[in-house]
Amino acid sequence: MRESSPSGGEKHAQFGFEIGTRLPDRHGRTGVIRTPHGEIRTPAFIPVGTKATVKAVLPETVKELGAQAVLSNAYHLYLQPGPDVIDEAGGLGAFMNWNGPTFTDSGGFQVMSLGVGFKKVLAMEAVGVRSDDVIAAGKERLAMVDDDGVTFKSHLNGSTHRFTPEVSMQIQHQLGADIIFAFDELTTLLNTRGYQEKSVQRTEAWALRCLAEHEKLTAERSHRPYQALFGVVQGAQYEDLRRQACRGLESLAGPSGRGFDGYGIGGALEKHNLGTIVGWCSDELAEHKTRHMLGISEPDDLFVAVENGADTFDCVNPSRVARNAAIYVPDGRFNINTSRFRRDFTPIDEECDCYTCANYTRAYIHHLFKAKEMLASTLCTIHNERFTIRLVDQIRDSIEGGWFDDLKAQTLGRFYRR
RNA sequence: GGCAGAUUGCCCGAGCGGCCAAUGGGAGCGGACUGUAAAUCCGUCGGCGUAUGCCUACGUAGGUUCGAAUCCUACAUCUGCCA
Repeated sequence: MRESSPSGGEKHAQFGFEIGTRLPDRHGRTGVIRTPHGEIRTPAFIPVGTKATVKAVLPETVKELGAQAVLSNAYHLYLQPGPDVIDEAGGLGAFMNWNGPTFTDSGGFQVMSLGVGFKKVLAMEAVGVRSDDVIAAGKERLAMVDDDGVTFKSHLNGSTHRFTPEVSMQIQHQLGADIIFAFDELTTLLNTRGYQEKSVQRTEAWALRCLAEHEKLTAERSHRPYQALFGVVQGAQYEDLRRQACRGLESLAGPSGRGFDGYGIGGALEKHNLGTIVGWCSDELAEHKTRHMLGISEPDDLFVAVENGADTFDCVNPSRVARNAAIYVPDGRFNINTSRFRRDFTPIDEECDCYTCANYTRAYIHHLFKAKEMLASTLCTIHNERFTIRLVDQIRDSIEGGWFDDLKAQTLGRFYRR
């Protein structure tokens, strides 16, 4: 994995995307993303390692799970340990002992979750989660957005910081992930149409600044492997805004004329809109550029996103939920900490090929949760991540093999049957 | 043997005349979690086919009072200190 040090102008050769098999009559496709640290066969699920670790599991384990890349977070690593430390370590991958491809998110999500946690709560209510519960948690507003950037307080110690598109690029260049995201503003379902319009414009303006800063940094740091920059599509649930956001990003070429290397699709959306929204984006975005759908992992969402043109996904859900005893199996989801598993000496999932299912019983894992043993988190994270990665791998195979629709009907019919 | 203090729901532990079926924790039981402020959060938590209702409950048995987990007496058990 040793890279040569090509001059700035040739560096993009280190990144590319090739389309493989297409899904008939739809945007879905298989492909290969080439990065300086290896290839990613798509569709692919990318586990999240926010703070340079996929919580509870070793990097070697993440590899064994079939993960082709991991995604970390610029906001968290900026606060701790600081991008300079990671730069000095030789970049994110070297720092965390992950020798495959890496992504970093820009910190845009945190602008929303720290800044308008309250509105997020209301948005959750719109989706059926009771707001009282979360409001009671008493989240404070820690971030304020303006046209130039965002000022926020560290959730760790309250110190004040400021992110602008340029700062986010600088941090992400120091972190050194293979794929980095433009700094965007993520709205919620509760924002007004007017605010969404303004936000899309703001995100586009920021995207242009990201592109310029990125190209500057790429030239300055020519000794480093090439980092691909993905623009992020916002626009919430509105078709015109989504399409406009896509066209806007497509039109941005930056000083070199190269434009973005790929795209992220993010923002506020409801489950039932997901496929439609990804479809709009795929209509508008250049076909030969890869599309990453941010923050999904539920089986139905994965099928719908792939079928509508998304190539990669990341999500905290499989690991977060695993730490709280929720388990994914082909027949649905369940909490293994409930008493009915106390004497269940079968594996979590007979059909799963993961280390946990090969070696442990439900009763044992149930016991680990009851005893608050950290091995519980490890074993369940292994299983849930493997479940999700394997599902997306199967989706990829099914596109290549021409049986995507069968797999979808069969998998979802079984998972959501009740 | 004497003196002092304790005894509360599965456990720990508040309450010290009415607003007490009894604050808090924990355990138990159930649920949630989608670009991670998350090994977190929420609900429930004596019984009664669910009620502005009844029953059983604050060591045991009596008593005072309109009214007691809260006051008095005896007993039981435990803990200190003195012999």
